[in-house]
Amino acid sequence: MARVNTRQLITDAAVRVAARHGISGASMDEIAVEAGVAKGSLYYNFASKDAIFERVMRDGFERLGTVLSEARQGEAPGAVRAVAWATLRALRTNPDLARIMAAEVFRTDRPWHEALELARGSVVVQYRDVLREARVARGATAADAEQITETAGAALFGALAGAFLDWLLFRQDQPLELVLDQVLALGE
Amino acid sequence: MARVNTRQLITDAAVRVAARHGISGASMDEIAVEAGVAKGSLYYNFASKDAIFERVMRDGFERLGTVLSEARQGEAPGAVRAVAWATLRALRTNPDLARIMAAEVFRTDRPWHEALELARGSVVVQYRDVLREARVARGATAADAEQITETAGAALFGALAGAFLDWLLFRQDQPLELVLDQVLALGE
Amino acid sequence: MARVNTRQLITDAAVRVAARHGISGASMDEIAVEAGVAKGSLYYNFASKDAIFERVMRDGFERLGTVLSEARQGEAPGAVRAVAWATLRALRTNPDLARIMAAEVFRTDRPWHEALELARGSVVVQYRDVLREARVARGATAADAEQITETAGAALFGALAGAFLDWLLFRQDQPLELVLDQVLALGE
Amino acid sequence: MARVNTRQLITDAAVRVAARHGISGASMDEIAVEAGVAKGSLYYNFASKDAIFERVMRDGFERLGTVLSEARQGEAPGAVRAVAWATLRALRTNPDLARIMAAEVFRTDRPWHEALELARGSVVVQYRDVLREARVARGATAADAEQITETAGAALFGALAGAFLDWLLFRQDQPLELVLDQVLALGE
DNA sequence: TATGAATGAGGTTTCATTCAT
DNA sequence: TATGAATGAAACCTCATTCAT
Repeated sequence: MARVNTRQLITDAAVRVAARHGISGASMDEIAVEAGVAKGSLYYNFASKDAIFERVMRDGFERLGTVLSEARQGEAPGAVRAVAWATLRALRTNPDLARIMAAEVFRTDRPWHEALELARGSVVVQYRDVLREARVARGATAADAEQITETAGAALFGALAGAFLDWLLFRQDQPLELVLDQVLALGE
Repeated sequence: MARVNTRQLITDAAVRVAARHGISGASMDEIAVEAGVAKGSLYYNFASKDAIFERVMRDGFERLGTVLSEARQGEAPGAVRAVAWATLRALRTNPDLARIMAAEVFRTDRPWHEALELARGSVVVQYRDVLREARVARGATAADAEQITETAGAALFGALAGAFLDWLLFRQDQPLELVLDQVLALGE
Repeated sequence: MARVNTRQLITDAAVRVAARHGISGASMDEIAVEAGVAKGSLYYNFASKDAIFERVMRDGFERLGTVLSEARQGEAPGAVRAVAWATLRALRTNPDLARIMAAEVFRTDRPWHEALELARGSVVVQYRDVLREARVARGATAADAEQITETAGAALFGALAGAFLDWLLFRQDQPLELVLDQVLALGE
Repeated sequence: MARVNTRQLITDAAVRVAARHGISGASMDEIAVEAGVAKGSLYYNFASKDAIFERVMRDGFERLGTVLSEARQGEAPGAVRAVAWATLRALRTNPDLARIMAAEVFRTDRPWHEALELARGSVVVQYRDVLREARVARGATAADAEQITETAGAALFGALAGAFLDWLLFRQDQPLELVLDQVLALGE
């Protein structure tokens, strides 16, 4: 159990350090100091630096996937606004992690690339599905709704991430609800 | 004369290498080989690795800004579709650069951060303005249009970048026009 | 424990290498080989090459200061000969270090310049004081003795260093006592 | 003739740059800028960086030798004070060069080492001779005077250099004559 | 007589990883 | 379960030198 705590300590520290310097710029030394453990403990708990960040990234996308599922279950189908809002709140819960995910999501050179793609894909699919449901809810046929592809899901995710980071870096004095309005303003 | 050519050779090579390994992972050795010059020539023409990528990033955003201006000048105000299409074509012209820009645009730890922010800001403003114009074109008052802020511009840019990279990595067999349709499908 | 030993191993090696090539010409590679440790160990134990030589130079002057204090305590005031002899013996104990100190003592461009100046100053003051005491011992008033300034101390140190290095490079076959006589021959 | 001027321009610049950074730290780039010529011109006028500094050092010691000869010719034999004063004035004429000479005089790793040793030797011999003459002038026999060796000459040179640099770095507000007094105060 | 772009060997430094304790 | 000294490959960068003009 102490071990579980140490692992969490390490991944949390890794996220904070990577938010400051990027993943490549995050040194194991600085992560160890930030976590308050010795450098050797990093290797006792993880096989490598890559293993730490694979865990970080996978956890991040899986958590986002869970958030989206829960948001959709609590609403009628096609509740784009609810899903978007759930996304923004999730990103705000851990802004450091949000920044890392935004910078890494389209990189193909990382060792965890393949594992990450699955998690990312299941998130994008959820955005696609909610967009399809919304089209159906507006009276479209199922065939028509299927014109919506994962590319649209990626676009919605990009819009949310772009708007959130804009808010995080430049407009934190404003309520997050305004960000939601601005993203949905694209849908007019 | 030769110097101008060499500098271009170097920045072009730097973009290709960074697309493969990220900016941190792009070594000066590999950039030199890719550019076909000696490593010393990199330092004769640029003060540092950072200086190379500052130039790369700044050129990228300035180029995008120019593309957007030109697209807007050739159309009636509020031509979101035209601006979006111009963006996608510009990204396709240099997909390697597009990937780097997407990964770097929200990083604040880079030495070129401040310079980049100006260039990024002027791009985002153009998206915001075209969204405002579109709202006016649909009959809204000027006051109503000004509800649209730069956050919406950032969202549009994020949507375009997200959709483009999704296409670049997974769906290059499809025509780019479909990406445009999917992004605009958010606006329904 | 091991660390203390390693640090000493490194500074000792650095002195030997710098005696051969000068401080600027002493490469970290050669120091590592000379010390019998890996190059990385140099940086585990010292922040930089400069930090190594700051330690070397500071230790050197502090050691000399201690030697002078002890020599003066064992003699009547104004024992110039005893102090000069203690200096020459100390220089002979580590001739490599003596050469480095002679070459570096008046450089102001080194990062350790300021720290070194303090150590050098306290040595020069001791030479000045023993010269003053000697003048008093010959019957001069205290006011008269205070005509002697640190410049005279610097001159005595320069005379000893110049004579010692002349001996070291060209006349090691002769006993060191002759060097003492030659320096004191200035005082006639 | 233009060439002669350029060579002088270069060696003068080299002295200034080396006074700031040491000889090893003096880059050909900085020397060229300081001299106001292109880097290529350095190599048109000198074979190498070493050739520049060999010229600088040799000129310096030869100039000092000339100054000493002239000072001795203008005085009665054994005029230690006159010779010491001539030395101090010569050092003050070009303090940058004086600093370089002090730092380099006992280095054996420079390519110009052997050439320099001759010039240095002839200077030291003059100090030795004037010390011998002084002893004779005080009534000693020739045999007794020959007890004075070149080591004493090196000591006198070291005393003058040490005192001068102490003045140069810390006490330039005082007249140089005081430095002369302090050095001669050793001879009491 | 002079230039400056280009070079590449070699320098200092970083850092993920190992391992004895 | 945890530590931290030690490692060495590989990174960034410097700089004396060359050469076409």
